[in-house]
Amino acid sequence: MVIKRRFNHVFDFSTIPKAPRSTRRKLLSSKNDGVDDIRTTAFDLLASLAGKLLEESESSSTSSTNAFVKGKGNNVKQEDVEDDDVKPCESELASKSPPSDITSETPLEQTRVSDCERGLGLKPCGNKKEDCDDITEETCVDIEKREVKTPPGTDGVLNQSKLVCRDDDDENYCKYYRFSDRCRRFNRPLTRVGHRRMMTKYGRAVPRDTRTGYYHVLFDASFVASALFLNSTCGYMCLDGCLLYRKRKLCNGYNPWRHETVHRKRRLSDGGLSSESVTNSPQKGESVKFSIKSFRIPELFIEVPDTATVGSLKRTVMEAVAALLGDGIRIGVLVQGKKVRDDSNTLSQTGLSCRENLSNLGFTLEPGHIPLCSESPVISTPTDCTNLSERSLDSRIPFHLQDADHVISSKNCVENNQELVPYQSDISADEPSSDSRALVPVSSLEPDALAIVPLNEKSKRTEVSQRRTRRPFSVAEVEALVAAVEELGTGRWRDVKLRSFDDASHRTYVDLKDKWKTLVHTASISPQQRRGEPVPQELLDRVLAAHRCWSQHQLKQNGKLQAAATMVGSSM
DNA sequence: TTTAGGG
DNA sequence: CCCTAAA
Repeated sequence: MVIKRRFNHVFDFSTIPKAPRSTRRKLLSSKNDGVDDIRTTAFDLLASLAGKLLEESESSSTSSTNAFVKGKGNNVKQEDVEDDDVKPCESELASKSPPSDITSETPLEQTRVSDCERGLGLKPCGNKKEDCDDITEETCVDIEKREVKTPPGTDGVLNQSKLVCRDDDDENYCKYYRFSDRCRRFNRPLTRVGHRRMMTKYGRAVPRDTRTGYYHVLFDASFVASALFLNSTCGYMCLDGCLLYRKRKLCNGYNPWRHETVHRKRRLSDGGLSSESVTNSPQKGESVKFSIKSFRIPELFIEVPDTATVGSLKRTVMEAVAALLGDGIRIGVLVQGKKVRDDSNTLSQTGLSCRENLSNLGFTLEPGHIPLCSESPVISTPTDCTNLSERSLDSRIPFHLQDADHVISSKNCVENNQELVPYQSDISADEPSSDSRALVPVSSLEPDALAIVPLNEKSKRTEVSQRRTRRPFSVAEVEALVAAVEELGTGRWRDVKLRSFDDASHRTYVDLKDKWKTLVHTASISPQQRRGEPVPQELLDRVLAAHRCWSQHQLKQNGKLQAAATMVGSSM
């Protein structure tokens, strides 16, 4: 499938694999009692989340104190401390470690397995890496049902829980799941629980990050978007919570368009938000008038830590949506189902005029940040265009237009009261499509005639380069960091991460290193100069002590090396 | 991929 | 927090 492959390359989708479509379907269609229960509860959860999202009040003050609840225990295994040379500075540092080889993990694992098998009848995956790499939802939905805990005083911290929402063919369901780390790739003895992440995604797949070996848990971003945008419109645009189905196979006489029609009609009758109408009123003169009442965002990949507050989730989704609509998306134009690739032609030359049936007109949503390969009247080859697109797409874009085959079709809006229909299907997916060059930037269209996606300044302003939201370290985190550094030293940030921040997916080892850097700085300045949440002096003292200790340690190491080198040099 | 260090 | 050279 050309588009998918293209984006696989561009966005490195290898880290977010999807199960084969066939296996996805199997899972989704497996309806036993357990699943039904889950769905029921899940929908409630989704609804409650939506309610939270809709709350105007935002108290984003929740700290991430819980981020390392599990990692707090010093259950590092002793063999991970490598040798005498890297022992902690016992002379200076009091030992604060409980027995070191406690693995609190075992009971959890058992719980997970049993839940998995009993509740869902699903097989857990093995521990081997190759198992993990091929995990599908079917074979490794190795999950632990878990209560949603919202600590009092917070605005819904999604702590250590995973929200799974799907917009299935038949119903919405979601559920907080907790995914086991059984498939983690780490083979170090001290690793326990992987990065806890919550992945919001539009769509149904539950991909797994092969890099970390962790599950990314999904919920329907369009739902969130719909919650956020529920009562707001942006020009003609509004978002709804329905799912666009796409990439239906055309083989076996399967007609994706028809299916889409039926499906969406049912959805609309279910009371889903929908477009009401799209006007299509050809009149005298040369103007082409139409409106697009609504469309759906094709796909959003948003990663937020599970310690994020609902408020921050809200902002994140908002920013991603704004960025998507502002800069991250471009519009393709279809006439009679064919992409129009020459931007220089007038609409009437293209066959669009008041006299023509505008049902021929359609639009596609395509990833933005693509050089305007069709800007030149010279027709470029499909390969050229594709390559250009690949080169220029920013892999850091936090959302992914996985499939650029979503179409805003005025035809369907008019005739079927639908605003979106699938355009491209798997039938052409395996070969580079000649249509791939038909990337038509909206800016090059007649601005007056086709101002279909009003962009507000906010959207434009939103940078696509998503700097991570600042997350000040809590005192508890500092405590954990200090303890880890005391034990492991200042040069083993990965181990520090694994030891004490394994659960805090938003804390990378670089973050920890940076925090240590600032801690050392903070400790060495006067209290009056310090800012932010005050760190207890006791901790700062430990920071300085550990810093001195390990610096000295490093000096000794270097001295030894020097001496050894000298010895070798002089003996030759 | 991890470390180290500047921005 | 970001970026990136270097390992």
